[in-house]
Amino acid sequence: MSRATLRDVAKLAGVSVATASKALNGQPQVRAQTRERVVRAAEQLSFSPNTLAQGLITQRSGTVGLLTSDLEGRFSIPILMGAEDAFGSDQTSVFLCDARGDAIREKHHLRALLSRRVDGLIVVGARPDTRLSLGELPVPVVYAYAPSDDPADLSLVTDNVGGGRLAIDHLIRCGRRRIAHITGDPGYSAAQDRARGAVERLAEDGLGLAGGEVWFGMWSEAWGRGATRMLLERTPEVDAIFAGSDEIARGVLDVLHEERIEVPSRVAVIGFDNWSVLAGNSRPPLTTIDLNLEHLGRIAAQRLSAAMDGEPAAGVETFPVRLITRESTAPLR
Amino acid sequence: MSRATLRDVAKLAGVSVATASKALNGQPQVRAQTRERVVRAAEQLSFSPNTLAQGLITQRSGTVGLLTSDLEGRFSIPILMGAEDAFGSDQTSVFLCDARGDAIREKHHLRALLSRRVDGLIVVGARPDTRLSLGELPVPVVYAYAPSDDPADLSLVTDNVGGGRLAIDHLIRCGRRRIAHITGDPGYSAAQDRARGAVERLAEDGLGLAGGEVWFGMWSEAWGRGATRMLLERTPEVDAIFAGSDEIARGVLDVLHEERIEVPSRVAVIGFDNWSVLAGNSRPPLTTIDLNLEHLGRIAAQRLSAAMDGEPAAGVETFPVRLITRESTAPLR
DNA sequence: CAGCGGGCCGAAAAGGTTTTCATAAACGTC
DNA sequence: GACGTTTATGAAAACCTTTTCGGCCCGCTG
Repeated sequence: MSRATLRDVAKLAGVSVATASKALNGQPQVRAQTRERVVRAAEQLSFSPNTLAQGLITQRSGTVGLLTSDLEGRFSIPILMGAEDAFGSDQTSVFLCDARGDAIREKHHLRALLSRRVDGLIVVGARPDTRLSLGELPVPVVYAYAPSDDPADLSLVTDNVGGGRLAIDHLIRCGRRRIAHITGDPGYSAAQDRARGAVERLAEDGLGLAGGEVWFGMWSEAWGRGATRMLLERTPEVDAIFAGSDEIARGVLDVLHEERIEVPSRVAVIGFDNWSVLAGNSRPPLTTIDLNLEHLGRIAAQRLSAAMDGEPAAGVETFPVRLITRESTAPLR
Repeated sequence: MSRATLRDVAKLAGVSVATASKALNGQPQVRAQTRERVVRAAEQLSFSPNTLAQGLITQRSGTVGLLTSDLEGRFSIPILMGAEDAFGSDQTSVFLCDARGDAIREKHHLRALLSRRVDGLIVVGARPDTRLSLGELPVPVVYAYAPSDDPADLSLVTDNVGGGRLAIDHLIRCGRRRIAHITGDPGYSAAQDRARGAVERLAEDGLGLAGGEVWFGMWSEAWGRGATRMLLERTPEVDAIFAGSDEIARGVLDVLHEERIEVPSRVAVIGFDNWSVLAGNSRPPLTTIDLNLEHLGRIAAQRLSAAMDGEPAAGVETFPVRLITRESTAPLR
């Protein structure tokens, strides 16, 4: 397979490159018969237009950069998939860059992307906390998951407060009244926000947290186990546990199981993240909150497209999360 | 931030574009003082060369395509990271395309990538089974994880047979003699290969599988649990279980725990994949086999670079896996 | 029949860079 | 002072495509 250029096509079809171009691009000022000849020539040579050259004259490369901080983390991927999906592959291709959480590497990638004349940039953070703005750039940028610290930028984030509310709301609807909250690192805004949503929703029903306070700790199964043991000792009458992540929820379930406490009949458990390998395979399968990240990625792509078409936006947009009901929660009978 | 061209830089420095180009690219035939002037002008305008234009004349776009079949799957990501890492970001950027296992979409992406004049292609499959070759293309291709069915292509795969051997070898060294193997879907070559390696290694010590045969099933915790229950009923004297994946291993551990069978003192358990969220958080943490996928990705990038520089390769290269020792295995005392 | 408008087509410029080749200047040698 | 050499610079072509604009031919109108 070689590399045919438009010149070759034109020559084979017996026309000029100008008409060949117009014929292939569906411009009207070319006779049907001529167009036909050109199209056939193009097929015969399996011609594919050089996007670099096109980009040079149209001043649009048809590419965007996706700058992520941690690829291995599970949050970037769905966003990335949503974004990749929303840009039709024939219209726009995405450059993937993983900065590995390193500011130097990020600068590096940024330079490279601008040199490649990307039409726009999506920046997705590793955790939902505010991150430094990239500053003024010659192309539009949208921040996803982790908002920028500059309100002049456009940031798209998930509603963690709402997620906390939603979890508690569900538990209350299940008739639970003694609800505890075990969650991760208090240094994460995600942990704080979810906890705040939970407390607020409890207060609306005149309730407080079982166990007296939020159990902050780490984002791990081990912490889920440890906290649950302590909780059971201190507050054995607990009838529901809201875990700040599915990992923690797995630890919670594990200890409940070990203690022969039935889930959901005696204690209901709800997780967070809908990380399917954890939530779907647990015993029983875990009710949890889904962050809708793929949707977030799609919206990011749309907003970016709009900005590239001259309709910029700014501020922080918050997107709702949703409840995934499985078997670890059920109404008290 | 605007967009300075080389012309602007040249004008500001009071030279021609030709010398400006040479100055910035470190060509020798330019006076030090002149170079200095040009460099300063470039900085002042924060000039960044248009890679599209460069690619047009050098006939190298400095980009490669990464065509994956399932992004959400956990196997593509490490490979992708390794590859992205091996191409220095300033040299080569990678276009990410997820075909979602759909042949049509793959064709689509392929056309787009070729149109973008990528210098090469890495194709990473969703599962280690042989996949269809893309056929003859104008750029070099390397297949990673899933080998191509065409021996004229270059494929890079992990050594599943060796992985099976390694797992059993470790268990034997721990003094275990009654070893069972519970694994996933027999339709996966990965399952077959790992089982084969296991059986071979056992035979070398004159052993057979405890439980009489390989327990094929599904790649899920639930199957791990179910199979373990059946196994314990049939062969209660088992002293080690080799699970075909970490998910399965989690199910195995779960049932052993439930049955109050101590791990590793009475039964040792080894997993496969080193999926850290599962293997690292289990009780006890899981000894397992790591596929070294990031390394595979790096090698893929290297082989591709070599091919782009005119040193093509063909055939299937198999890469060793490695044992990750945690606490679910230990010598019998 | 002159003039005119419309339909098709091609020549040429543009986009930003690299590279080749010619030119100019400076220098050293006899 | 003439000539060959080296060194530094610039003009122009090339990469591939799109788009503008001018030209040609045709048929139609007056």
